[in-house]
Amino acid sequence: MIETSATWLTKLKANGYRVTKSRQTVVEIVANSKHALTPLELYDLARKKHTGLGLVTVYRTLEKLEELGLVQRVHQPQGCQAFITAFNGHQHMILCSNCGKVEFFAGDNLDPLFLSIGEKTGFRVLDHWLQLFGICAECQENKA
Amino acid sequence: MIETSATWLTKLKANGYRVTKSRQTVVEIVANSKHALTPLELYDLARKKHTGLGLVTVYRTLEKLEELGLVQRVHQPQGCQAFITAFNGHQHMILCSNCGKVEFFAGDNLDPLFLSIGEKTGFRVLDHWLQLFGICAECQENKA
DNA sequence: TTACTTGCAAACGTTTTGCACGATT
DNA sequence: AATCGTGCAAAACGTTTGCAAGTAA
Repeated sequence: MIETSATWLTKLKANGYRVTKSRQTVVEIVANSKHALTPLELYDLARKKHTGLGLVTVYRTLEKLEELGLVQRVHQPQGCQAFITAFNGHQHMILCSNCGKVEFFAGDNLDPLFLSIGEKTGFRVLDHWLQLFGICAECQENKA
Repeated sequence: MIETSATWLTKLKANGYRVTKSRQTVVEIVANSKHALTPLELYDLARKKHTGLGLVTVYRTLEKLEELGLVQRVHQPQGCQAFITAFNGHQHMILCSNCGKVEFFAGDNLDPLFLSIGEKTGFRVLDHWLQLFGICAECQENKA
């Protein structure tokens, strides 16, 4: 998905950020990853393409991408440091516990549920997180 | 809820752990809190009752309580270090974005949804997290 | 009495900051 | 040319570990 990378770089530029080799490398990797990546994992991958890259730059680039809504943090039992492409609109995630692959799915009609919970608890519901964990099709095959 | 504290202490003892003043203090505070507490917050609260307590002991006690399924970690946008009483069976959480209060609610019947997601994505769904965020009844009133 | 638990200090891994140099616009 | 971005080193932060002394059983 070279297209996504390009879009991200355009957005960075549009928001007054400069397009540098470091940022290009980081963007290219995150934008094309189907797995959530920690800053360190991203750093290791990125250094294969741009040896001089510093870990600090990875952190600072992720900060900007998050600010622009291009990446989001993924919460998992093992930890919450990993980032993945943010999807537009409200989407929910399903994560493979074996290989770490992340897919998004639309929320179907959960609104009635939230309404009823709101009534039961007295809360005014503003947001929600729904995440599923399981084994992806590929990993199911490979284990058989 | 003195009852909960006592139950927890009993469970600790039943699992070969000793009941000490430090553990009693930590247990009493977590078991009675309606808010998720970070180790540091818990430490500060606990030291009001037991001055000599060390932060390390808070960490180690939380570790044991988590192992025994008495507390669970709470994931929030601001961070994922806070702990709260774990409920039996699978429950979902609703959190007040204003005061941090946490309530649990039963999952209604979400299984059909998970089944349909499983079919669409090819995943074998094993677990799920559902969390709602909003403003609790009390905070709604206080803002009016 | 024995083994577990404690708190301190130190170590650790991750994330952030200060700074002079380098690169983008 | 001006400003923004970089990488290094050091600092800061939360968490874990080693250990000798203290305490529960």
